[in-house]
Amino acid sequence: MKQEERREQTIRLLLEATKSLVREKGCSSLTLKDIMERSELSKGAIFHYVKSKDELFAWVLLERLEETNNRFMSEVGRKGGEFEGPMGSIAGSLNSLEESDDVTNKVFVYLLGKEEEPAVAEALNQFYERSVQLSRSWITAGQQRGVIPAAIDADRTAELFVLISLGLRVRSSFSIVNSQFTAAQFVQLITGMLKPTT
Amino acid sequence: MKQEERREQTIRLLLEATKSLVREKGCSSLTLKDIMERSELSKGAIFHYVKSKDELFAWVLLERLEETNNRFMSEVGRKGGEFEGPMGSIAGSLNSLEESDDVTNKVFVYLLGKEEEPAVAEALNQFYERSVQLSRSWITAGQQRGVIPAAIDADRTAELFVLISLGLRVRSSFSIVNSQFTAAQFVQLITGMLKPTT
Amino acid sequence: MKQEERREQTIRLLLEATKSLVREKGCSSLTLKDIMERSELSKGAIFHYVKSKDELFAWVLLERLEETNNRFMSEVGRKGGEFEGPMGSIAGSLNSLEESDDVTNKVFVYLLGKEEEPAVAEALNQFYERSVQLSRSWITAGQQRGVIPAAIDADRTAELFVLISLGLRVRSSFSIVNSQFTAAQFVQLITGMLKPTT
Amino acid sequence: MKQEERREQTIRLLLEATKSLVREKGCSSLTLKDIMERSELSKGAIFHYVKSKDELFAWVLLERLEETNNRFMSEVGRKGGEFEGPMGSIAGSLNSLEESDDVTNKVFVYLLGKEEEPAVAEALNQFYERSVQLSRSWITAGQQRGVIPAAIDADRTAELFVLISLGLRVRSSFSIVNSQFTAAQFVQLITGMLKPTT
DNA sequence: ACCGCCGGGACAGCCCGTTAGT
DNA sequence: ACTAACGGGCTGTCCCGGCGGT
Repeated sequence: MKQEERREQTIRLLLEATKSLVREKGCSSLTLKDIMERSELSKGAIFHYVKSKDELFAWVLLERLEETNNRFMSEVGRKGGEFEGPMGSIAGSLNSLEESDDVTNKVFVYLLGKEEEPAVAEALNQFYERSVQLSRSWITAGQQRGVIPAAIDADRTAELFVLISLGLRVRSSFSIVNSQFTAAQFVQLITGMLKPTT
Repeated sequence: MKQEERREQTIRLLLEATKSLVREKGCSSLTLKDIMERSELSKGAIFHYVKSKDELFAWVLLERLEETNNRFMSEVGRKGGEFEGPMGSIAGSLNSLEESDDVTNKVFVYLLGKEEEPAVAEALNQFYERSVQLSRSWITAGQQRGVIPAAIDADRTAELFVLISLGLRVRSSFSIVNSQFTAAQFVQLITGMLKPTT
Repeated sequence: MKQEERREQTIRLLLEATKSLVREKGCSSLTLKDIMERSELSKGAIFHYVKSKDELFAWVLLERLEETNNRFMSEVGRKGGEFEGPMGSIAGSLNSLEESDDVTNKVFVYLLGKEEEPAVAEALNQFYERSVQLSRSWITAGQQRGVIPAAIDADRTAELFVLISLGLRVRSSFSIVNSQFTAAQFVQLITGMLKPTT
Repeated sequence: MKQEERREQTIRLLLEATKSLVREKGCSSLTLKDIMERSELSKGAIFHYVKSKDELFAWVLLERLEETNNRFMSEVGRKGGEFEGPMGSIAGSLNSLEESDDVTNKVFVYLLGKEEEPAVAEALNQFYERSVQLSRSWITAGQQRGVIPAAIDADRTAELFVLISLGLRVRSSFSIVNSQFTAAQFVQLITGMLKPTT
């Protein structure tokens, strides 16, 4: 299927162009023209794949979600005693929230400002729901392995985590100089909340 | 002094028009034309007061901040034993975060998507810094009155609060159907954290 | 080939609309709206072809240059003894400089006032250079046929001609009532300079 | 008359601000806002003195004309044998046309593009007429002193001079790299034309 | 007379998305 | 699958008039 293959590649090209551009100049000042030049695709070609610029942004989000999910799956699947608990995953994931890989953050925050548009709202909701769900999976996995006390309310705790990570995402937009509350400290807090009171 | 008065009124008119329009159709689909029609001001007149549409939005944020600050000041100033602690203020403030007064939230979230623009970034930073500062004031006030244990680290806790309230703001954009973690529950959490362990 | 054809026609339409409008009301008070109405094209359509209004004006200049060049080529190509020398061409060309075909003049003078903009400067330079080059071609052609003495410095004389024709162009903007020095007299002067002293 | 004095000074301030700005960024991209900032005058103040931005530019032209005229007058007035003929004056004047003091040139060329507007046309006509008149004065002065042959037609020659100087003005806008025909050479040409055939 | 603020409306250019065509 | 023509909305800039104060 040569067709199929080329299609895949074009999509990848489009996504990479978009992401690199977002990294360089953010979302709001990013124009279709920019994307056209960077990807060397014509307007028509782009609109052949996506319905609007925002859908392109939504793609970035979805791709990231997919990726995170895969990471989780592979970690859980990896059986054996050396499973260091969900803490590690959470910590790693949260750290990435705060720093450099801000493309996802930028896109997320940009789309937030457009939740009036149904398509965007849908994408965001999906992103949120799946984030909560993923977080919950981590916790219950931890409970099953006994590293998180069963008494913890997985649902509510999962939502709290996501809520705070939303906050971190948002704060990453600011150029805060000296913040007292880093992601690392947040991990500490959570660890404290989830630690079995031996 | 007629000059001054007219100026005041025009500004107020502009602000009210903007806020009502944001309430009705959100930020991103709000055009200058809308504002012109609602406020019955010409483009020239509007640009006489603000440098851009975004600056107008920033005004809304600033106005809100001012207002919140005033509320705090008056509450603290109200001496007497019936001072019910900062809990009440926090609770009230947070509730408003989640729901009804969504104009500020909408504007905030919209501006977040434009933090590339220096002017916007400035406004947002200012908003963030003053929020943290306000939060800290509440806590230290509570500590002075003995309703919050002195052991609490005011700086970090303040930031955590703001972080979570950012999360709540953002989540308010989503049309989540059944959320397990409401602002009310958040208040409960905080109260638990801050309660003196008598 | 339908595409190509339509393109050609639209461009022609645009050019004609522009030229007729310039004739009627000059350049500086000519707005895009005027052009839109006259050509029955939308703003988007126009900007699809040109980058700015000024580029449209530059087109007019370039078109004229092309035309003049063609005229010269065809005249030179026309072999036979009846070649009346470059004098005729020069005279004809200069006469048109002064009066009727004032569209080119108007556009030229208008663009002169914008030579700060690189794009405009480029167009003007090109116009100037090619004018000199053309003028020189005329002279050397004359020298080869023996109607102009070989002693004449073609380079410098060509530039002098262009210089004076620039002056004539400019003066055509003025509504001079009784000018002593008409294009006709200028032709006389040049003829004197170039006449072989038999 | 303190009033009068202040008025004078404000006008001078305005003129200087305009000229310096023209030197820096040309005419067409020069906005009233620029002038306001540079001159530290308010819009109202400026419009109190001039009717429009173009009138301001016209002032620059007129001022220059005045100045040139004065120079001529003082030179002619300066009797004595060392009067080197009008050649020197002409040469000096023409050189200045070509080079640095391009403010007048820029303004002149800019206004040319607006000759549709009656006020501008008026100023330009005036400028042209007086230029011719001045040129004629030089020639006749030369004839009276015997350094220019009486056979020369002062009217037509004056106009030719002005015509060529218009061309030089215009060409000064171009960034011509290697021009064969400089102002210096023009002076030579003229000198040749006017030299009494001893 | 001089000056400053308020306000109006026109304009250029940008940018997204659609549609006709290859 | 891909291209190019086209439409039209929107923003911010700019020049200028007019009222009010000094």
